Amino acid sequence: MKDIAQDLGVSVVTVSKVLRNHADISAETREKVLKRMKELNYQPNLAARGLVTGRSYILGLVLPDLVHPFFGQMAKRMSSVLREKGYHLVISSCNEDPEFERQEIGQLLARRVDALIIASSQRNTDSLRDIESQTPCVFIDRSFADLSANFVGVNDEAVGLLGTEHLIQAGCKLIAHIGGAEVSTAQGRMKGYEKALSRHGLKMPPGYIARRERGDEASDITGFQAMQELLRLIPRPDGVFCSNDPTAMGAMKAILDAGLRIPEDVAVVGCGNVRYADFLRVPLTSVDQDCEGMGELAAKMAVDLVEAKRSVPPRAVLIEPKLVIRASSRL
Amino acid sequence: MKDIAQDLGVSVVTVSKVLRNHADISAETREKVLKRMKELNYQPNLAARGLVTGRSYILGLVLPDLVHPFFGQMAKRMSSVLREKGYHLVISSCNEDPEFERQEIGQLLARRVDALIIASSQRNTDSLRDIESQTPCVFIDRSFADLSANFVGVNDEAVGLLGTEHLIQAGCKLIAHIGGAEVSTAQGRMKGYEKALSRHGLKMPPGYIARRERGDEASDITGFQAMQELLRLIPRPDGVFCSNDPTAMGAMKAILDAGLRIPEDVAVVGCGNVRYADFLRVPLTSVDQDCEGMGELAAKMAVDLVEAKRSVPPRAVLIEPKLVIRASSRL
DNA sequence: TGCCTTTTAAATATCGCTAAAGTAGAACGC
DNA sequence: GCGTTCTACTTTAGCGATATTTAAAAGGCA
Repeated sequence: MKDIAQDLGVSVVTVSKVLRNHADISAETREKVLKRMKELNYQPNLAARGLVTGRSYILGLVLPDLVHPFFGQMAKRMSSVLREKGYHLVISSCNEDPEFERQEIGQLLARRVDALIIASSQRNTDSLRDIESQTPCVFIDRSFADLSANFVGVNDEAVGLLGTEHLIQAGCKLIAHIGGAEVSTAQGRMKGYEKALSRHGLKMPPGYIARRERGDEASDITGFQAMQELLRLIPRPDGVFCSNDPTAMGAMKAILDAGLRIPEDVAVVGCGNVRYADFLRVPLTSVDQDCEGMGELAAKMAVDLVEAKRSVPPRAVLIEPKLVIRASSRL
Repeated sequence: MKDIAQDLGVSVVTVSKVLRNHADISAETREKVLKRMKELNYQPNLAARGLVTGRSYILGLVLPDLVHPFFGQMAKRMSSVLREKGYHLVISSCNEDPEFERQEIGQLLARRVDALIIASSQRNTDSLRDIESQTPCVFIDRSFADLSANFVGVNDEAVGLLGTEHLIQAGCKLIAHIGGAEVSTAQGRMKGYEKALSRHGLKMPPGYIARRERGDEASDITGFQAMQELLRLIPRPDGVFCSNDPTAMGAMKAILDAGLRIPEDVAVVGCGNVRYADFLRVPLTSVDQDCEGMGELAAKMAVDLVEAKRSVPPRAVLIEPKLVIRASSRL
C-alpha cells in the first residue's frame, strides 16, 4: 500500500480509501490507484485491517466430528453462505471430547474470531457460560436448558416421536432404541421415543434401550456393537430407532451380519437423513433435520449478531423434522 | 497487555517476553506477570502478533468438496496434526468449480495464511503458477505434470491397475469404467484401467468408458446416471471400475435398481476406501489411498515448509494404494 | 578502585492498515 | 468581497503485539 501511495504521489490513506470505496475520492485518482493495484497484484492484509477495525471476518465453527456427514454438510453450507458475506470459517473438529473442545474454543477466542458457532459436546455449561460475554455465539444442534443463548436446532422430542411412531405404524411391536452420547439431542430423542411408546400403550421390557456413553469410536462402530447386544435379547426386537444415521448404519450391519432381514425381521429408523442414506445396505428411513438449512440459518444468525449495532436478545430457532421413508422400514 | 504492564509497573515488552518465555526475565517478575495474566484471563491477540511476526499460524485448505468423505477424513486428520503444532485450518470447499477456487485462493492469500494445501479442480496451471512465489504450498490428491510443486498423493495409475486387475481376476470379462472429472486422479486411474485390460489382452468395445465432465451434481449422482447408461449396453458389462467411491455408490444403486445383483451380475470396485464403504448396499471393494495418512503427511509437509529457514526444493510423495476386497466384487 | 561483562528491563520503532480530524483550494451565495 | 460549504485530499494517532537497540544495576576480576 505504501508503495502504491509513493508511486502515485498520494497518501496511504487515499489508497486505503479507494480500497474501501470511500466517497471522497475523485474518479481520476481512484482510477490511477486501482490501475496500480492491479499492476502490483496488491491484496490488502486482512489481519492488519482486522487489528484496527476489530473485525477479523472469521467465524469459528466448533464441531464434534467433521467426518459425520451431518456436520460435514452443515459446515459446507455455512461456509458458502458466509463466503458471500465476506466471512471465512475456521473449523475445529473436537472428536466429541469436552476438554478438547474447551481448548479449541479458547484458541478461537484468542484469534478474535468475530463469532462462534458451536455444536458442543460439553456435559454442562460451566465452560460455555462466559463465551458470550467475549464473542457473539450461536449454538447449533445441541442445546443447553440452563443457557440462554442463540440456538439453531431441531425439536428433538418431535424427532423421536416421529421416528418411533412410524415404526409402530409399520407394525413393530418390540422397538429398541440406540441412543447417542449424553447430549441434548440424544436425550430429547429418547424422550420422544418413550412418549411414542406410552402413547400407544407399549411398554418395553428393560434392556431395550442401549446408550453408549461416548467411547472414542465413531458412532457407526458404537451402533454396530449396541445392536449386537440388542439382538441377543429374547424376545428379539423387531424394530430399532437410532438417534443418528451413523449409528443406524452400524446397527444395520449388525442385523445383516446376524443373518436377519431388514425390514422384515428388524426395521430400522435413523435420524439426520444424511446424504448417502439412500446408498446404504438397505436404504435408510431417517428423520430429516435439514442440516443444510440449519447451517444456513446458523450462519446468517451469526453474521447478524456480528453486524448488529446493539446487543440482540438471544433467539432460538427450531426446525420441524420430517420423516423420509425408505426401505429399511417399509414393511 | 498494556493493563497488565501498568498494574505491575513494568513495561509492555516485559509482559510480552514473559508470554514467549524469553530468557532475560527474572523468575520473580515472570511469576508476577503470569499471575496477573491468569487473573485477567488474558489471551494474546494472535492477529496482532501475526502482523509483526509475519506468521498467522493459519493454513488454508482448499478442497473440491468437504462432504465427500474422502476429503472430510483428510481434513479432519490434518486439523488434528496442525493443532498439535499450534496451527489452525481455514477450509474452503469449492464445489469442483475452478473459478470459485481461484477466488478462494485469492482470499486465503489476502489473509496471509502461512501456507496453502490444495486439492485443486483447475484444468490447467495458469492460476496456480504464481501462488508459490507468495506462499508455501502443498498440492494434494490431484497433481499437475507441468507444475513443479510439493505434492502428496497416490500413484493413480497403480490405483487403476489394482482395481481393474482385481475385477479381471474375479472373472469379469466386460469391464466398464466410470471416470471422474478432468483431473489427474481420474486420468491416471483410467490409464491404469486401460493398461490392465491390455495386459490381459482384453479390449472393450467403445462406450464402456463413461466420463462425465463435471456437472454440478455430486459424484454419487453422476455415478448413478453413468451406470444407468452403461447398463443399456449390449452386451452388458459384468464389472465396473469407478474412479471414486461416491461414484461407485451411485453405480451400485443403479445396478440394484435395475434388478441386477452385485457382484453376480455386475461386480463393482471403487477408489478411496471411504469410511462407511462397509455399510453400503453391498459392502464396496475399494482401492485404499490412506486419505488420513495423506492428510497427515501433507499437514506435516506444509508446516515444514513454513518453518524452514531457507527455501526447500519441492518434494512429491506418493502413497502406494492397497486393495480392500469386500462383497461387491467377491465372486 | 576501575573496567568489563552479564543480567534484567525499558525505549523505540515498526507491522499494514484505518478512524478521525485537519487543511488547502474551488465554488457558491448574497 | 467575505464568510460558508464542498471536495479531495493529507496528517496524526493508534490497533496489540514483537524485534531491536539502549540503559541501568549487579557482579567479577586485577
